[in-house]
Amino acid sequence: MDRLFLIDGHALVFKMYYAFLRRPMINSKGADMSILYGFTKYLLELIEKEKPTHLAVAFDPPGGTFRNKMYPAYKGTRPPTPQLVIDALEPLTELVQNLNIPVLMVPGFEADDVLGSVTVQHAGESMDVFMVTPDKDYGQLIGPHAFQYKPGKSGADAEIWGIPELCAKWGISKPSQIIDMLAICGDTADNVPGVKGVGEVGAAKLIARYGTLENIYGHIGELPPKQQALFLEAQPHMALSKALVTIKTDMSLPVTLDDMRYTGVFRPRIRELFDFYEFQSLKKYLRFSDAKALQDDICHAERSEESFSVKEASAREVVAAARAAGTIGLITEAWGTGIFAPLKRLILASGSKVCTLEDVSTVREILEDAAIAKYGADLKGQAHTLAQAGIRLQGPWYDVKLMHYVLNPERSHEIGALAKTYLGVSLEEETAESTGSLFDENPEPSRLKESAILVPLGEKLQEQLPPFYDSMEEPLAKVLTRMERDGVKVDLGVIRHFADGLRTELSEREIRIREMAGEPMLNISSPKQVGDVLFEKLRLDPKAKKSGAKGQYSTDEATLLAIADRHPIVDEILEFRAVKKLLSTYIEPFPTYISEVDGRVHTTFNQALTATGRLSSSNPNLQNIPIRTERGKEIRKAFVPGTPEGVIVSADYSQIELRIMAHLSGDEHLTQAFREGVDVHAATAAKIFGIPVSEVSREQRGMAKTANFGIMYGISSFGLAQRLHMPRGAAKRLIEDYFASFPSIRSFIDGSIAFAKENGYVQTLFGRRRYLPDINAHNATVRALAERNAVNAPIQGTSADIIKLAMIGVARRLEEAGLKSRMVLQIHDELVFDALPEEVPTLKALVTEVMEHVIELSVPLTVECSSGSNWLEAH
DNA sequence: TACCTCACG
DNA sequence: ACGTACGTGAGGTAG
Repeated sequence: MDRLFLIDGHALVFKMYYAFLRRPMINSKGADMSILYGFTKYLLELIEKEKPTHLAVAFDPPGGTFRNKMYPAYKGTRPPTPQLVIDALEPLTELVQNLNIPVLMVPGFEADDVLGSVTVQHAGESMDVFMVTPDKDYGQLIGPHAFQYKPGKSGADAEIWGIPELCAKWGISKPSQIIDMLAICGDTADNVPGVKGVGEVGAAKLIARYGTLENIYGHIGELPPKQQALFLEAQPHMALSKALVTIKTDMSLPVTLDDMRYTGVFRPRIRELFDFYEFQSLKKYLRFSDAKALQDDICHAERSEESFSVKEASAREVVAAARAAGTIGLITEAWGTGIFAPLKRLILASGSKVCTLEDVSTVREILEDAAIAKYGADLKGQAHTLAQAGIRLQGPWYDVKLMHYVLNPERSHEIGALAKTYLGVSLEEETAESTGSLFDENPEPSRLKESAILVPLGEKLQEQLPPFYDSMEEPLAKVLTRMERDGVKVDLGVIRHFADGLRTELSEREIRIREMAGEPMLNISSPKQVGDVLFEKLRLDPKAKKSGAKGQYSTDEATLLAIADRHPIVDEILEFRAVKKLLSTYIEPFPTYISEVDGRVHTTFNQALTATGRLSSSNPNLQNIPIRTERGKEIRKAFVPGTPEGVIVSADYSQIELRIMAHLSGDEHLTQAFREGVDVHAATAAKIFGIPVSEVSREQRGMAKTANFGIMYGISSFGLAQRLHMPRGAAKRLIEDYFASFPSIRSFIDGSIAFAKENGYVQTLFGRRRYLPDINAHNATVRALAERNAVNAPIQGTSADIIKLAMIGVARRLEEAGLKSRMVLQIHDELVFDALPEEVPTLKALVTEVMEHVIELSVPLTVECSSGSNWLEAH
């Protein structure tokens, strides 16, 4: 149900005029800000309190209205409008417009008529309309979905009147009777005549009894003689009186519903206006808007009408222009894909000058010039391609995707979208002749235009870029380039040897499972078929329910484990799946990932993807190589050093996320446990179960460990209960005990959520933001997810920040020390090195030192570093 | 393409 | 009453 709030501007202005009459607000320039401030504050508070989905403010236009034509004396007796009110109207209109709220003013009509028409035409099944006004005239507009919202006097709550409240107040049966009532009692303020001597109460009583004005005249004989005379005297002008008090509802509307949609985003100018008027205390209302503007990628700048025209020029001209500017935009195209794909063509741009080259020898110098800033999209990828032409891409990297990722990780970083949002230009258009042809030798114009916008786009993004782009992401991009290029050696022999046994095991299990199921054609990889066999044919769980859109049984591991004791087929299926997973995900695809160039595997680290700031790895994903099961671990034996004598070194942070939570929350017990170097999960258990550490059992420690993780992920008693296989009530008590033992953790969680609700985002220790637009959602499930994100993102994100800084530090130190050992993988809290044996002691010391001291927290960071002849042994 | 399942931190 | 721990990538089936 949407909620449209319509504000009677004049009524609110007068309310503020009187409210501040005795104690006006004067600003430093001596101007009276009472009405502007009061009105704006009321509006912002109304929005916060009532959460309208749609909003508009109506004012009476200057000049007369149709009622004056009908009755020249209309409002004729009204005292002159106070000067303060007159002076407030224009700036007020500007303020409201810059809050992105439409101002409704239609020449010839009063605000009542506009609001009446909007109300009647939009109130309905999916829209409740609230008319914000104290004026009783509006009663006539109240309906099943139309309400009068009467602002409370001196801070009291507003009253919301619907049909029942209205009818109860006046003793009438329907809102339209308000018109008859008003016609009778008249309106001295508006100079509407009415029946002399009959007021609100009298009029209401008569209407309650006779229904309509006309019916009163029909039964005029029943009235007391005095009243009869008054009514007869008024009779000639009663039609006029009724017309004057009738609010129009059939005007053609000046705005659409969409125009009135409230987005929560204000125009950038509103900040200037608040500064100018000195509305310091109202600025807090702008924070969420600012966050939302960023998060929605809107309102970044006034739309410049720059054309970004492109002129093809010689390479010399482009280089000269780039040297003069100190910047250059570049796009590479490669023959094929992969890290060693040769360079096909290079497009360079400076200003409007653009050139395309196949022979890059003439531009090598500028690309390798550290004084020239490089602008592009995915410069890590461009650097790989340029490296094929023997060119190192040096100088500062302004990667528009990466910059935008830093500004807002969860929105699209597509260049076309960025161009549109930040520059107001469109990349597609013109040649819609879909030049996807393989034989097309010329880059289509959009590629040229794309190259020309890189520098202006990058410069635009720089304006709001936080410092950690330069100190963290930019240098990391260069480190990752090197890691991807170096790759990691995978021994195919080890993999093949392992594969043979698994394939035999897989087919044996398949045969056994099909026999047990009595289904010779059963596809065990099909969750649908497995579900049907287990729950329909074998009826292993009569309570099992089909779930999901297509009515499938769930057959995931947790579900199967729960019924494993009922039939041996269940364990067989689980084993089959485990083996199948190893083969099809970690074994069979691997040969295709081994480069023909150097025999190594080159993953891609995606630096502009995750919501929290982590890296991800793909093609292949080397961040999810098995380790938890004995059989899975075998795969790690295939990750070996590049030379036979070499060594794999692995260094991982111990409990980094929990340490970060200790730091961020300042919890004294957790902090103390880490400082003393004790087993934190055991210490946690001791605390929540109220026993000495020495008496903590294995089970209790396990529960505490699960609880610790649960806290960091945004715990729910349901989730914890499921993981600990205990009743929800027990899980709930465990959580209560946890919070009783660690009160600072609870305030940390509450504080993170409160921060998100107020600001619209959360951030890491280094200022990396994650926007949480759903944090105030009405849907509880959606909101709860955003709340868990508010807790988890700063923890996971800070951890990601720390290891990123460590990687930069390690890479620098490797370089300075002239070591030949290489950093090859990052797995969130672990770094893996392909090392020379003689360098191992130095390397371990260097890596441990950098990782542990890259930042000083209130708790120590500790690193476990070990080595072996393959990745498994290095643990 | 959408969904399920499962590998990792 | 409902859905439920954070963040990923990839392979399989089925529509």
